[in-house]
Amino acid sequence: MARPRQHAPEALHAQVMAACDAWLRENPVHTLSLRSLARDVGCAPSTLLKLYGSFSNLLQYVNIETLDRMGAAVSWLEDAEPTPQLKALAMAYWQFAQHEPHRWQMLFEYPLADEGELDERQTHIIDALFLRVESALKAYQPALDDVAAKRMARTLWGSVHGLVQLGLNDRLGYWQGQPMEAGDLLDQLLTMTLNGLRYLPDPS
Amino acid sequence: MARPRQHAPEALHAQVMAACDAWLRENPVHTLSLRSLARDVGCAPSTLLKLYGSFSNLLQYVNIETLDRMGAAVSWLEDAEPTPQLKALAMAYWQFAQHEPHRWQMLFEYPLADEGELDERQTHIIDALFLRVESALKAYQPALDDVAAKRMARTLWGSVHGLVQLGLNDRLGYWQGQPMEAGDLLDQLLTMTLNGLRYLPDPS
DNA sequence: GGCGTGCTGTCGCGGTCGAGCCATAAAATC
DNA sequence: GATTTTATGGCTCGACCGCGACAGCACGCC
Repeated sequence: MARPRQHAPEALHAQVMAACDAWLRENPVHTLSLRSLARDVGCAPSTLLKLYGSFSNLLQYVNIETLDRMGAAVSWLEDAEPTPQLKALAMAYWQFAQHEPHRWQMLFEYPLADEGELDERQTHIIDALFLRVESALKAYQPALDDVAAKRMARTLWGSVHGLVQLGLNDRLGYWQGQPMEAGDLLDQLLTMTLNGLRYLPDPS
Repeated sequence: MARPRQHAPEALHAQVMAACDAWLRENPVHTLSLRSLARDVGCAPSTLLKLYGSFSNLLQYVNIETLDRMGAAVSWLEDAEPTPQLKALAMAYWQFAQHEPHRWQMLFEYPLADEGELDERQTHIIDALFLRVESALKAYQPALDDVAAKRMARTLWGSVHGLVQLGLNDRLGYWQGQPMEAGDLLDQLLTMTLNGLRYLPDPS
């Protein structure tokens, strides 16, 4: 067999990422296994372990890719009006979660890496997301100072996040047989928040 | 060996719940193993599998106990004023999550049971929680009709839930080295929501 | 005898460890 | 300086452990 020993590690990494991507299009995270992945890319399971340190770490790289995609899915609505921008941001978040549910769930419902570096990269990308929310908030209500905007962004985005998660898991309850639409609730949240922000900016 | 065959199943169940409880006081969910549990209660692993159907199902029973505790932690603040009642509810939620972080995370971040019945019991208990929020909302703003209150309760509690989760995982970011306090953000969310509700009830 | 209850044995899983291999760096020889 | 020999280090693998899960066997109660 022309089994190429001494792979270039990056090539293997790319293969692994591609295999994960293909799998996650159809199947949830917990069905992903190190061994099946190794079979897909044609190497021994322990090879991947050596490469990534642990299976969780491997998954964290997938998460980083997910975060990049999320950033991309959100970046094209760069320069809209402030008010719809926040709603559009929330809707883009929700649609991304709906469009790639397995990757989204993996991002937030899976044990974190044991390496600190990866966690930092994640945190950094997430901070960038928050920054967009902050700037949109300040554009909408210029009276907000930095710290208030930062807090408000966290509050708002934490809320959006909660609704998206409960919506993905169909945990928002039902009304007359119909599941509560996360999109509607998100719109309500944003409307309410923006109204409250317009007329009663909390001075704290 | 005086190994008592033919256990009473309920006794075994109680032992298992107690063992899980003891374990979860100190250790996170993913360190819980069927085999170690079986060792603790003195039976073979497969015995627990037969009893519960799957390990996930066993964990779902723990989740139900958690939900009961959460209901209890919330029930004693039955008859306060409407406004602080909602804040107190959110704070009780947050404090419960802080006080039993492993149980809380297990409740929301773990794969669900494969039996429908358990999921229904969970959904039922959660609905009861929502109902408290709804009634508090209607007490605060009597102009809300049923469906509006139901939606608002979902929106609000989904938001609270998101903040609590991000707060538990320290994912709310930092400000001048200090982590964002979920309690503060929750207070901000409630204040903002209640203000918006007081002056601008969305008629949808 | 029938039935339910509990156990043993086995599978694939994630993870660890030590051995083997090969490409290149370093050293030795001419 | 060029060529051969040796040493080093990273990549890969196979064997093994404890895990959750399943199938099949053994026993005790009615």
